Amino acid sequence: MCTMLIRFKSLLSELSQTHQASARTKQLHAYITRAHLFLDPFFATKIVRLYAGNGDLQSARHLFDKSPQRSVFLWNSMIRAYAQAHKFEDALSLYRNMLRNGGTQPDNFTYACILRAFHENFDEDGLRIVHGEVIVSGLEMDSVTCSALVTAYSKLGLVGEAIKVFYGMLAPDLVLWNVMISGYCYAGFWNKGLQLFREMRQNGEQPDGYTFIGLISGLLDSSLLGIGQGIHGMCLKSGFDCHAHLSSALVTMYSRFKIMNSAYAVFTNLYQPDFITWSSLITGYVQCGDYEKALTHCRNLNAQGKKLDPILIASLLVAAARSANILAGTQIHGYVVRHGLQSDVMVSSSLIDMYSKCGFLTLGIQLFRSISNRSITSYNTVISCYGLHGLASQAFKLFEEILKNGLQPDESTFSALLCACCHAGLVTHGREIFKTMQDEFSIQPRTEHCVHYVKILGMAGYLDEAYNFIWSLGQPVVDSGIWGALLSCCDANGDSELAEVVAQHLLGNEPRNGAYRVMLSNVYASDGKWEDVRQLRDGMSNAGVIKNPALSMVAV
DNA sequence: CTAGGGTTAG
Repeated sequence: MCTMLIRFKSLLSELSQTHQASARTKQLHAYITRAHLFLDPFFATKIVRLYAGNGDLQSARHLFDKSPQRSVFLWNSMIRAYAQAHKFEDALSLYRNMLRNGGTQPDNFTYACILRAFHENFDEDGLRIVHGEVIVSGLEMDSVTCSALVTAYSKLGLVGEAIKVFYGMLAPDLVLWNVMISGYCYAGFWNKGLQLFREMRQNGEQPDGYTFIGLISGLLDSSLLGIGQGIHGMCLKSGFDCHAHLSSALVTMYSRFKIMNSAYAVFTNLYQPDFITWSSLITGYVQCGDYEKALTHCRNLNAQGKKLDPILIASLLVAAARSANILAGTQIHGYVVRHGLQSDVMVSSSLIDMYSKCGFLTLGIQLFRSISNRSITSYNTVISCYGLHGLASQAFKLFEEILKNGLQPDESTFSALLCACCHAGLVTHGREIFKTMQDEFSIQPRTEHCVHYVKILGMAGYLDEAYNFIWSLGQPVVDSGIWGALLSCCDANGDSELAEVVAQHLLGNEPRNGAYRVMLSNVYASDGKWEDVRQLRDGMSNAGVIKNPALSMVAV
């Protein structure tokens, strides 16, 4: 037995250095079968993990099913394999089998794995049920289980539940502090995250890379630049200046704030930036509209022999689409074909979008028809392309195709459809689809849906209906984008009375938004109220409010 | 057990 173990271990270490992982896994499997080692759950677990690592779930499951003895490690490995491949139903049914079998009790790692599967599958009800099972099993005070619970609740937007779990623990460990801080920041409560960070340090706990990343990725608004810089300073003080993950988070933060000099400074500080840090920097340039720099850095990366991945390609295609640079777009398409990445949903959707935005809608549609694995995202992309080109009837045909193929429309599908109605001026269709979305698909309207809906009604002259609709939302503070949509409708319809009412709501919330003031002044002007125009414009220049000029461009 | 880049908007 001992020699077998040594032989097995040497084969295993060989395997980790080889490129033909899947062939070698089969050899190793054959070896343990010949030596009857598969009867031992230790060896079976190793092979299951190897198969899972190669993406060969069928072989993994086959071995799992044939194993006469199943340790908790073997169960966990198989459940994790399914969960990581996003086969949530298989993971869950295996977990249920485990409970039903009764032979092996789930441990804290089983729960951690299954809880993650629930939040990745957006299954709130399932999560609550498993939370109950955790309590019954007596693992609710286990730190691994608790961290998983806190993460799962926060990722689903249930911070309140996460806090309850967190404060249920008497002595949180570093991971638990980290996940609760990230949980707050992820939910938008960066302030509470910082407060907890202070509390953590008062408890004598030293922050690590995870802690800072959690804090940084919650800083979304550029008014938080000072706080971001402060945290950046703490990172440097704590000696994290060469931390790859942390640097990527910092590059992204500065890119969000549109301060590319600082982003680049963080980047150049790294001795050898890894692929994702490169990707963060390039994406940062794309989002700041500096497409030239984005492409130049991409060539630098390529010159190092690094292959571009779907996420980076999608980002570059956004650059090509926004600058209407069909040449760059087709070059990227060429790269995609050469590297066999056409079947990636993210890549194909951004290609379709790029062709459409560059004015070649038909090429985009052709591409859509040629791909074999059309997901709901592919459909959403094409619907939105049709909508932006004013072809609402085609958009609705695709919606029917979604239903016919048994796909589940999501929030973006309805957003794209409403947008199509808006561009084509289809009031009746718009009212219908807005209702269908809620009644038949139980999707609650989000801000973007309401913005489109207000525009559909308002642009067609139904200003009162749009106004009443906003009131019917019943929220104490309606998102300013929704009032903004109504204001632009007042502008288009020349209704200065309603415009004033709307402006009261808007300027109360966002007094420094120049675009809203300009819209209001346009309404006054079209009504001949030049005195009001003068007051408004003077007020703007006195307060230093600036309206950024709009910009269009086309590559020639 | 926790972490970095993100396609579909106007």
